[in-house]
This record gives sequence, structure tokens and C-alpha cells, in this order.
Amino acid sequence: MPQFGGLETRVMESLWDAPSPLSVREVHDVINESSDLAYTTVMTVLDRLAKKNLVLRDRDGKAWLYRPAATREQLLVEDLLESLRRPGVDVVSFAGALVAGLTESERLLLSSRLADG
Amino acid sequence: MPQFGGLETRVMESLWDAPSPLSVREVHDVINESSDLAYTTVMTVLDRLAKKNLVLRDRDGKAWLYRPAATREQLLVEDLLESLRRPGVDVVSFAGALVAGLTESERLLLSSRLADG
DNA sequence: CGGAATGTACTACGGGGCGTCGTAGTTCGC
DNA sequence: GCGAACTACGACGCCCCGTAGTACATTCCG
Repeated sequence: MPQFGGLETRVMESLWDAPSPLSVREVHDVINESSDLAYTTVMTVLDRLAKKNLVLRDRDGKAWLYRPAATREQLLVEDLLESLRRPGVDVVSFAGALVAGLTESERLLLSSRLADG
Repeated sequence: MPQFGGLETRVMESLWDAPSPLSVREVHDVINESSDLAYTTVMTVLDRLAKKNLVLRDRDGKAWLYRPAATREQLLVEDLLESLRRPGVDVVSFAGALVAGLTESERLLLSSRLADG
């Protein structure tokens, strides 16, 4: 629903890319392959994301395991539909601009998917 | 490209809904049909939007006339494509989620538009 | 059992964006 | 040249987010 900050995005991507829920330590390890952040920094971010209901968490012993509340694609669609349905937005114009911006393969993919939906 | 703030959004909508470029005063008048903001508040917002190249302006005597740099639909598509092409995003999943979220008429509209693009 | 890890909760601070406006200065019309 | 309209610029407070420290609980190992 909202826009993620820079670090929030990286944390979400760690979770999205993982096959199963991750602990703070695991997310921290992933993140720190390309940075040098404190453990508590990652924890704070996960905590805030959880409070915003963008990630869910379950106890695993003394630790929490975090997982995304929605896939990237779900969030994308939610955002898109919300914007698309705001007053004044012309869906026809949107479709036109979209066609102009898509690559041919993207256009075909979307097209076929929409056709038999 | 970016996300507008609350007042920024209302200002942009004033410009989008207008048939021709508007002065600060005109935007202020539109906005103040439903609020009570100072003239300079609206001016500041327009100024910032111009500095971010989200609106364009041309001189008209001593005043500036403001117009959107892009249509809402163009911005929507830009945002969508940028998100859609980020690593990890699955366009097929996106298409699936999109079909599930669209109304039938929206689906048909997009579908036909994409088909003959 | 008792200390070292490991983990969480809570607090904090600084920067940036944005809503909000005031003041000072400039320009145009009469 | 004077007043009205307009702009330029600065300012302040709030909230979000990146960043982290400290304090406290739990667990594990010797």
C-alpha cells in the first residue's frame, strides 16, 4: 500500500527472495552482504514493517520469524488499482500510454493473460 | 516518478482538470473552494513542483502560468513500468494478480487496447 | 549453577520532505 | 509615482525513516 524507504525495500526483498520466513539475524546477514549495518537497525526496520502490517511474524523459540504480508506483485496491483480508480484518471488513456511503454514481449504476455482471464 | 504529498496532489489535480495553464491565483482559488490556505502556501507548492520538474511554467506578464509536465496516466504508466522491471518482479504473477483485481469492464478495455497495440 | 550469547523492547537522534506561512522585494497598470 | 498583484526566499514544525545504543529477558554451554 505505501511506498517503502530505501532500507525497507532491501529488507522486503530479502524476505521476498527467501523460500521461508527469516529471523532478524538472517535478514541482517543478507543485508550485510552489501552493507555494514547494526543488527538492531535491521530489527527496527522489521519491527516498523510489522507494525505497519507489511510483514507478518511468528514466534520461533525466543526469536521472531518474519515473512512478507503480500507478494511484490500483489502490492503492485493494489497500488495500480488504487491509483487507476481515482477520480479524473482516464483508464483509456492509461491503456494507451501503457501500450506505448511496454516492450513487445510484455505486451503479448499481459495481453494473453487478460484475454483468458 | 515520485509520490506526491497531500497538498501537492490537490494542486496537480487542479492543473490536470484545467483546460489551460493556471496562475497561482487560479490554483489557489480552486484549492480554497474546500480549504482556507494562504496564497503563498499554494505558491510554495507550485514552486517546489516546478523545481522537481513535475510542472512547467511560462511567463504571462508578471505572473507564471503553470501546467503539468505529464498527464496522470503518463505518470501512472512510468511508475508501473519502473516497478514492474525491478529485479525479482514476476510479470506473469503480476498479470495474474491484475486480472484478479480488475473489474470485467476494465479487463475488457485493457485487453482490447493491448491486443491491437 | 552461572556467565556468555542471542534476542527483544524501547528510546533516541538527525536528515529530508512537505504543509504552512511571513516578509521583503519587484513589476505592472493607472 | 503609487498601490495592487506577484514573486523570491527563508523559516518552522511534523512525520517518516535510517541508524543505533542500552536495558532487559532467555537460552545455552561448561
